[in-house]
Amino acid sequence: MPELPEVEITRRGIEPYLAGKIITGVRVRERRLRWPIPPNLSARVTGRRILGVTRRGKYILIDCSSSDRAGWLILHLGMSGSLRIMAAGTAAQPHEHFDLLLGNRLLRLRDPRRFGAVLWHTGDIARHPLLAGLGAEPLEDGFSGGLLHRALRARTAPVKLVLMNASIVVGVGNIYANESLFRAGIDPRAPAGRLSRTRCNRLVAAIKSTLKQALAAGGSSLRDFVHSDGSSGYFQQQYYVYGRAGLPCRVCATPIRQLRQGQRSTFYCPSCQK
DNA sequence: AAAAGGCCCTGGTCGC
DNA sequence: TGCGACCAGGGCCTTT
Repeated sequence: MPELPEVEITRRGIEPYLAGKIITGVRVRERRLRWPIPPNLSARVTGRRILGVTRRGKYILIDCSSSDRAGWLILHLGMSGSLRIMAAGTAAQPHEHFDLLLGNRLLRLRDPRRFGAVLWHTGDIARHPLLAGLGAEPLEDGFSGGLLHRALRARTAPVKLVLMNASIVVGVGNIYANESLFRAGIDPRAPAGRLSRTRCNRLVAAIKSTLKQALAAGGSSLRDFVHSDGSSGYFQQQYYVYGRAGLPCRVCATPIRQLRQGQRSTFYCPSCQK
């Protein structure tokens, strides 16, 4: 489950190999991802020069705009996706569904569970239906306690579920939602709209610090997360609560509890989180 | 509008 | 050792 830090690490890893390069073709081995890879993708992208690689939420955006028309390749890693740079002609392994050919190199998508996506968009990328409704970028200054407080107002759902709603803030998946709530000392079951401004400030700070720490560690929420160059830079992070049901809280030694919220596992310390 | 549940998919783990 | 059941999860979509 690549979360935002992993996606950003991936973006940084591939960008130097993509920016300025000409796309020489694509290779599709399995079209059935979250949505089918567009059948006409090759004709759309071949010959275009890549201007840069950006990110919005967990979507990786490859800018293929030409002077006369904007064009973007949209990639999403889903839960099990990873991208790697390889030499042209490298034999494909199972689950390696898509290649973006770049002359003597290629960008290869591996995604065993096929929850990822490869899409093409012409025109203003911000208007794309998948991106237009996205909420704040958690690491940007615009994501503040005040903004979160306003967004949570009138929400009766548990704060953890609302936190994972991408129309409010992007990139906070299950692991970092759990960890951030622990760091902020907030009970994941608390009704979102009841959080005080002070607690929202604390929660925003916790989200930012949790994500930044993961980013600094090289991005690492998944066992099989692979860096874009293939090195296994995976560095298992020390989680406070995620996956630690029954184990003693690292702060107060109270056993960590687990429950289900919206079909997802929640972990929290009943003593530290109120 | 918000909330709740379904669905897509495969690999890993567990009990028998 | 083999096999089925179950879980993990991002996020869009449909239903309430």
